[in-house]
Amino acid sequence: MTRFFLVDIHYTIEAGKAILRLYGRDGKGKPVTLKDENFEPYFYVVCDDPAGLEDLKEDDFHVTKVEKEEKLLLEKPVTAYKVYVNLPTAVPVLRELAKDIGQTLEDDVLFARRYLIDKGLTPLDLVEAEVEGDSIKTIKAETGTYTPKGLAFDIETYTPPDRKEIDYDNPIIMIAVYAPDYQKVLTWKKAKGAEVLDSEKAMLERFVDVVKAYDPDILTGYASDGFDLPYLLARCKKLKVPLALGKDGSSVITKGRSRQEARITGIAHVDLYKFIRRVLGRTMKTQSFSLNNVSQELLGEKKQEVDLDNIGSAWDAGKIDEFVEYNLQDTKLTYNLMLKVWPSLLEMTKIVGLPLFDASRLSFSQFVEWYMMKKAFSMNELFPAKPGYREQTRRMGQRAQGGYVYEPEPGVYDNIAVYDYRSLYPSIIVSHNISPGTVNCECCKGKIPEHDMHFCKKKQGFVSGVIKELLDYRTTIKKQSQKNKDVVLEARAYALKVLLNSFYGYLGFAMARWYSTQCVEAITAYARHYVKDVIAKAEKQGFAVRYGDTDSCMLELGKKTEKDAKKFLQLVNKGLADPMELELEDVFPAGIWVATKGTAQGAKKRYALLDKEGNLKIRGFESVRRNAAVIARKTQQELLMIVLKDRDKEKAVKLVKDTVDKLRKNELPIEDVVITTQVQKTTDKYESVGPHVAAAKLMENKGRTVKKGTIVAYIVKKGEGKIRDRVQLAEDARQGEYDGEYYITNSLVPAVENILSVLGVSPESITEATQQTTLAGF
DNA sequence: TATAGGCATACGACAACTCTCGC
DNA sequence: CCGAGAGTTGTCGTATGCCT
Repeated sequence: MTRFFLVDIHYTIEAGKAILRLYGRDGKGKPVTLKDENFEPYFYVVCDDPAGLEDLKEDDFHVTKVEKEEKLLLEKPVTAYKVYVNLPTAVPVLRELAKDIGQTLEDDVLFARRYLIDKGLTPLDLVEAEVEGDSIKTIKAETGTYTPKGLAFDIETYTPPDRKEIDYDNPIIMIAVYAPDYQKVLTWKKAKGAEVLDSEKAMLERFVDVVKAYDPDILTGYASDGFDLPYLLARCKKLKVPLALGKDGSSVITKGRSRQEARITGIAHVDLYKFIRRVLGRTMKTQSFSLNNVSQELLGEKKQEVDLDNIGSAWDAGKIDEFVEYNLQDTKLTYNLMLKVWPSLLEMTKIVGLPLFDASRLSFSQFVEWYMMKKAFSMNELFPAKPGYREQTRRMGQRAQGGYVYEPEPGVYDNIAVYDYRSLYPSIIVSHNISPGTVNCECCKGKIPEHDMHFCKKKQGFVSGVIKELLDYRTTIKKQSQKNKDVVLEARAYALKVLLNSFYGYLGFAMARWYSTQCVEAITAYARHYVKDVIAKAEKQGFAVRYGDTDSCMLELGKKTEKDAKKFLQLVNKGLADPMELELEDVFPAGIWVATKGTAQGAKKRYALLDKEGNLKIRGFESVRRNAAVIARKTQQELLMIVLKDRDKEKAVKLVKDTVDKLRKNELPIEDVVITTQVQKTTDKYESVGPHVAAAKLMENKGRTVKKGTIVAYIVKKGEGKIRDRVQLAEDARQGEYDGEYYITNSLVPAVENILSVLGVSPESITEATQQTTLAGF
């Protein structure tokens, strides 16, 4: 009996047979490599008459056996034929032939993943196998905790002083690896603190040896999918060095062009940039996901500044000591980031049941889908097929109504009680049993709000059942972690939250297997119903409703107390079915809502609240948008503070007047007038060329690459005509070059006028008044 | 190889309109 | 008086980035 922690899995074809290889480590830290030759590839065919299935063949591919099974498809019983084939690569070929006989299903599940699902194995968890030599006879999942061996790495490349482009013709000049007990910097020119090799080629060979010597389970880099590993691979190819990091001696394999991935057999390669950006990005403050910014936010550590632009000339001059230090520092930060996100990454991997390599690269929809597939297998549900192109297009044409937003009345109000439904969409799904298979059942009757449909009340649905289990589990975890604070439990609760919050979007996602417009429409219809219900109840109780969006409701307490606010909470909750629950987030001493530009109507999704500690919670305003001019953001934020906290109209007016004045006199530094915008496509794809596109083109003219996601920073110069003809890159802008009047009328005034008008101050009085002062000075 | 829809805002593209000027 | 061209105004579409 062998017990080990599973790190990676992968298959090869040997002598016409598929062999799975499992890579891991036993409790003593010894590497384990086992093979399983007894797992056969298969797919399903749903049909009335299975005749001909056994005879399917093409070239070397053939069917080995066919078994009849009673399964469920979208929660309805069906007879399915399990068609075993001789090779994993036979599946896509023979399924095409099988389409003449019936509907094929589960014909697109990668072989190694199929193995994990069918055996119920969870990577990074304990596995118990009965073996003969290195061959697995039986295998099953156990539970245990293991901390894998991680190694961080980072490369530095030669860049000529005049160019910044990635060019594989330039050599790699330095490679660093870091683990707390293993640190090395390799280079091929004399340098302090580094291991100096004879040539780039020797350094690359040494790098492979260095990694192999440490024998990590995880190799991690920052943006290593798109940069470090493809670069290493390109240089190795050129210098004829095998980049054989794989545990089976295989080379690193890169896949994809726009979204590159680099895989190493037997070792989980984790690109932390990808994981952090995708999973934690939403909740992070930073605008840019550079290693420096991310470390700053997550670790509170900043790396030492080094002028990377000069790395080329420093290398030519042989003065690279500081780059050695920098290189190692980068790997150390990467390693520490890995430690920081490890609990979340581990929990996500365990929940979804995919190898770490895949789990660390999951999109939200994949997270849901793979979890559903794991659950479907255990509940005898067939995986619905992925939609074809036509079906996807049809789905994209469908549009479901979303959440309800209450139109606020512009004004400043005191004592705002903020309520929201806890996990509204998931709890609606559970309390109303919303699932693709429970829609309009024969056994029940009824009608949901706004739609002529109903959901079964007797039989537990598949999707609603899965979510119910997750919600219950999350509640248990939360209770446990309240008792004693634990990083693991917190990470698990977070992973569950991410998963739960993704289900609704997944059900409406055109490429989803478990797509259902009916479910999406029902969920949002119920949500609108419940929010409007709170609003109606609040009004009936004599509260002034100030705002509400999707799952929230904000009430002005007026003469009522916090005690009344809590009583109201109980009143609403009394009428709610489990697990639905309204929560009172907090009572805020003050709040402001404004009108939309040029109208008297209240603006939705733009408001600010002052909490009891005196902090602002700003939503939607320019202050929280990166594509507004810095000065407009700063001034607006200060203004909101003055309005809500100081309650000083004079001070508010003075702030804006002074700022207008400074802009007119060109007194503000360049960084205050910078506008940053992210380009969403390459510059040639724009139909309409706005200022940020013009700025992006300026970058391209300087030889810089602009791709989807590039952030451009620019200012607007003085002059006539279109704004786009007056942009200048922030980095090239000179003091005195910006157009103060532009910023006053297009940035500052729009950002403050609707706040000022709540106080009864017209924007004209602000700009005119300063004009008078300048005239007086004149 | 985008989880969803709702919303505000800025600016360009384009058409319609006004104004000016020369004949 | 008319017609050309410049300039202005208004509407619509594109684009970004936020909120829940």
